[in-house]
Amino acid sequence: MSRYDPAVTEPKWQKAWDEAGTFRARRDQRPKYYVLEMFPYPSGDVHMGHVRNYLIGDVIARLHLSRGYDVLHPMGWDALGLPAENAAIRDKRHPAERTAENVRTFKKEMRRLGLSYDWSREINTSDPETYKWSQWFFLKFRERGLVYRRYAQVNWCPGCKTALANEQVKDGLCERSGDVVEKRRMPEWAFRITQYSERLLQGLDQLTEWPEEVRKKQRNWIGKSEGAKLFFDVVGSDERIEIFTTRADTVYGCTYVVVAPDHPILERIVPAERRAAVEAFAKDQARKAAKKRHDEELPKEGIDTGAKVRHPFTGEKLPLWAANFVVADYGTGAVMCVPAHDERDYEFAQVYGLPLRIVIRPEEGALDEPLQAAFTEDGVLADSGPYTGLRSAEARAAIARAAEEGGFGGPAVTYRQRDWGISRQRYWGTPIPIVYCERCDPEGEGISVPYEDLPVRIPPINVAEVLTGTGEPPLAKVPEFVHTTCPKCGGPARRETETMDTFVDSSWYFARYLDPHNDEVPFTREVADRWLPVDVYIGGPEHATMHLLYFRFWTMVMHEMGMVPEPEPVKRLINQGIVNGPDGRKMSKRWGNVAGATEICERYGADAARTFVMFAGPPDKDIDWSNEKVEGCARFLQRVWRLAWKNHAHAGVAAPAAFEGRALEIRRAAHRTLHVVTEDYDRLSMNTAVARMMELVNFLLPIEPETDAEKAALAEAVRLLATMLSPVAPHIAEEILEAYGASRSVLETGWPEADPALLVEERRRYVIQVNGKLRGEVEVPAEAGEAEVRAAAEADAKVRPHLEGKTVRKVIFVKDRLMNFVVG
RNA sequence: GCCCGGGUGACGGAACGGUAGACGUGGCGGACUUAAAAUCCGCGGCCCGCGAGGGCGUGAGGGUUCGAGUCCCUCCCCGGGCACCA
Repeated sequence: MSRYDPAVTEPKWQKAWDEAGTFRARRDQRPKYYVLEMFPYPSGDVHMGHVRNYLIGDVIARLHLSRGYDVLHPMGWDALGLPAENAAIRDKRHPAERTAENVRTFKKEMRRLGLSYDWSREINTSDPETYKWSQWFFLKFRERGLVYRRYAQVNWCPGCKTALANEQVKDGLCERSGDVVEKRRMPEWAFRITQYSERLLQGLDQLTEWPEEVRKKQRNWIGKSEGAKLFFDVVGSDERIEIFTTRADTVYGCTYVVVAPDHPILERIVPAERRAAVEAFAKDQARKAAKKRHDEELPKEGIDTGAKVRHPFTGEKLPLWAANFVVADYGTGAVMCVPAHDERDYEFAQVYGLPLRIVIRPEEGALDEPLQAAFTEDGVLADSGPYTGLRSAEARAAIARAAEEGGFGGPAVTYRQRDWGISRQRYWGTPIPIVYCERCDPEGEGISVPYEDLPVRIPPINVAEVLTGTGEPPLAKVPEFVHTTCPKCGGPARRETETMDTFVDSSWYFARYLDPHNDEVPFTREVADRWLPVDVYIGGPEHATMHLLYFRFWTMVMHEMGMVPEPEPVKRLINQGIVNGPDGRKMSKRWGNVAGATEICERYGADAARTFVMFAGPPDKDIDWSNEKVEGCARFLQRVWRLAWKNHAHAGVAAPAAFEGRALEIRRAAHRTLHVVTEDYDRLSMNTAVARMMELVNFLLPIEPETDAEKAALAEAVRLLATMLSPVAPHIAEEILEAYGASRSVLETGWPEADPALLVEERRRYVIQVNGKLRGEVEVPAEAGEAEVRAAAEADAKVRPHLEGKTVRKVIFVKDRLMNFVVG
């Protein structure tokens, strides 16, 4: 077979691996290695943009298998969720049907690409035996006080009469109906992830093998802010308003206080004659906030509530305003305003004619008065009672301390991160395992479904009737689902009709792979101890904050529950770049620039496609798909094949006692390549690893061996080449090794070590510079020292002219690299 | 506005502070062929020079260094994230 035909060879090895169970994780004596890729939502078509993720994981998994690890490399399906439900609404097919179909397609393509999954561990989040455990966790979390019911702002589409996820809102409009989305306060279930904000933040310091970018994004998202809280008593009431500030040093400059328009305290403290106006203002602001585009900043508007508050330090009466620039769910929903030293407060004070008081002055120089803008920098306090003269930093500490001693505040920390709302008015999700019974639970807090009654199954439905995309939550339209009996009194009760955010399922799925068929517990502690944490996790950077934070949170809770050995789920994280179409735009049907996996594998072979994806660039950078370049990779593989083919007859030639001359050079080249390729793989530089292998092929291919030593050296080189190529292009590698007499898969024979004796050079090239400019090159014995290199350099015909007539002031000698003459 | 990335030949990309452009794609020239495909050989940053050679060159400008694509400062452009966050 002088030409390699992937269409024959690739299926042959895929079948062989399957039959031998090569990818089964075994739990034997070998050290463990858990490779995980973020599991997909199985969509209808599989294109090369989807699969880069899996290919990177596959190269890592195969490399570790070859190196003698017990590798766990599972795959599953994030099958619940919006895309499936929207598709179902569109074409009136049950999402389960479509999902099953898509899973079959995905598996077929993954197999065709030669991905090394242990399919005996496959999981699917739409399987009741899997989502049962999401419900189990929900109840466990509830027992731990981590689940609560709250009223929160949700995106509400008035046309569809349903809440929408943020992803469904495009530029303030409903993705489906085009209606203007409103913010509406609705009850929902939420997880107290903010109880873990500090731990999530602290934990990042230990995640040294995560991309710095992701850690920064998470830090940013958590948004820890240190400052002080201060209480402002409401005049003529025993209520008080708590504010949060990072600039307690400016407190003497506070001339008014502002609360969010919908701050609950307003109901209790606004004087009767102002109440109507303040309520109207709040309504108007809610409407405007709902309409505004996400990135738009509204003009500052406010209203004097008529209530007064007392300055905690001066006792002065200050006006209390409500205004749109204060957000209800950050900090305390109330701020002290210091127009002289805060840009927002300044702007607002200008609009409404509120007074301004300077209490911070720069350490050097003076302020332009009257102020044209807020002076927001730190400085020295002025007109600030006992704190006058202190620097900002000292004053912040002193004022917070004083507030604490006086019982009207103290140091405080606030986080930007919010609790995690998980309620979705959707059908195709994990039902929240709660029932409502008017007799046992008159407050409507919800009664947990007993563990033995799990799973609460997603009921079968008539798709056309229930999944209309409008009206009540779909499950509310299924009477057999809604009507149930109360677990406490046995009387009639109603089920919760909301389902969970799918991020719940993806927060713990990685642990279910360890024990996918267990029906007693989600997984045992024993398997968790064996496999966790995940050694390497590969996925897109778009999950840096959402999924990866939920996932860490969940693991911390599981750790506290004693289920897993460590509080962090993943040691090493890799963010893979996007695969764009040939036009540089993200691969998508919309642009008509997709490279279908089926088509590509049929045209070029899986190995060529895999090689291209690895060779096109480092894993974390975006790449552009190019059929021409895939062809280039196919050509390279043909060259590898030709090299193997022409030297095939030498596979059995016995190695002589010693190699010299060209035979030695062949061995040196092969072992040197093995050495650097191994290093490249270790630092995930697959693109340069492939380049090194191309160089080796370019060197070996023209050689026509004459002696037995050369023949044996070439045969060895081919074997080594096939082995190092095997993580990237496994099919052709196996085929070559088999032809060269291997009786077992390369995945079982172990990773070769480069012979150190062959890595040592006899002669060494030195670059010679004069004043930092390249002037020549000399070759000396490898052990030569500075004196010998200098002698050779000074004797060099190209270097000499640059030294003549000059004084050598200094000579820089870098062993094995260069010599630089500094002359004047 | 704030926080991350990133700017290197026609293109994708290489380069522990030490020969800039490895490897590949495309291009050009040639060999083989009746022809094409496949394959093989050669050329390939810019400027000057017949040549040997010399000068310039990693977004712009400055700095540190014997030596800077790489480190530091200022700025420009592109991509991404967050955003009335007190």
